[in-house]
Amino acid sequence: MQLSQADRNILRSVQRDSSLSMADLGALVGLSPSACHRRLRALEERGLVKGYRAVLGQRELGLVMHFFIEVSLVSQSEPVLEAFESAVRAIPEILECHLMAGQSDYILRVVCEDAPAFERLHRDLVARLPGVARVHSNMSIREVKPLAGYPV
Amino acid sequence: MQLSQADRNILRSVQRDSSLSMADLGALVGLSPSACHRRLRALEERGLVKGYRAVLGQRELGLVMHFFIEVSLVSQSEPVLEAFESAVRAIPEILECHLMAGQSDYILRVVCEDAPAFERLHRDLVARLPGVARVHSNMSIREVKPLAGYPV
DNA sequence: CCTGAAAACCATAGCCG
DNA sequence: CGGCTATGGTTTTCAGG
Repeated sequence: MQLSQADRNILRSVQRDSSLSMADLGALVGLSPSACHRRLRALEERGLVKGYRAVLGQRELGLVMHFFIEVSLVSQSEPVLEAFESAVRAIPEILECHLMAGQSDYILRVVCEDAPAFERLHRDLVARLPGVARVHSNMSIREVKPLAGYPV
Repeated sequence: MQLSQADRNILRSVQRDSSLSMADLGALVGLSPSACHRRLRALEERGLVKGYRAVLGQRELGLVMHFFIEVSLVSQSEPVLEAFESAVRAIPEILECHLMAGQSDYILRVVCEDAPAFERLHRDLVARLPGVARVHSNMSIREVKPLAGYPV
């Protein structure tokens, strides 16, 4: 399960921009288009490339507010966790959810249009998720470094 | 700056999978390939589509640990913030950084291979970022809902 | 704004170093 | 494994409704 330097270069490139043609990708990493293509296919099959996605403009979508919400549950029993987690997965406004070590809290990431939208989101969706004991919202003032993929 | 239902459908599709051909995309949203293509181009020009990226496998890269690190600085003066932020942007292991409201803290997201790698990352990179007063690390035990784009 | 066809381009497979 | 070549499909453009 090792990665050659060529594979690393390919991963870095497609992680930054997957719209390059094999010819351009090859020029960047110093390989022919067909060599690139073969390696990229192999990387997909090994699971190192899971898919391809368009990155949308958050501001342009009008989703200018960004929150990290810490949630504690009333209990850590399996049914409570599962009910919470499936509810979270079903809500598109919740972009992301992690179960955290420590206080057995969750962190949710949500975006919304404006303060009223956040109030609705908070009151009608997050606070009403099953098993929620406490909610603490943290607002991002500014995205200092946007998520752009893993170091490879 | 309005989005038609067709545009929304296109955005949803390419956000989920940008490797679809225009023919497949057209079949999904009920348009001809050329109509899809023109709309998608327009969405790119309006900034609603910012780019295309490959999604890499975190586990397959060996980056199995995932942290959210809260950082407080010694001061909120402009030069201190700027020094911190440029240092953050230069470190690939720091995937993401937000300036947070409230205690004027930052949140960093980092990934690494194992506990020793995290110790190095914490001690040699994060704790030595310019202007850092306090650091508090929170480990994700499990990604309950992986980030998969905005609601549109 | 859409469709449909034509042109350019590109991914992909086979074959040879 | 990498490069080259051939081919089939896809993007991209354009005329016309």
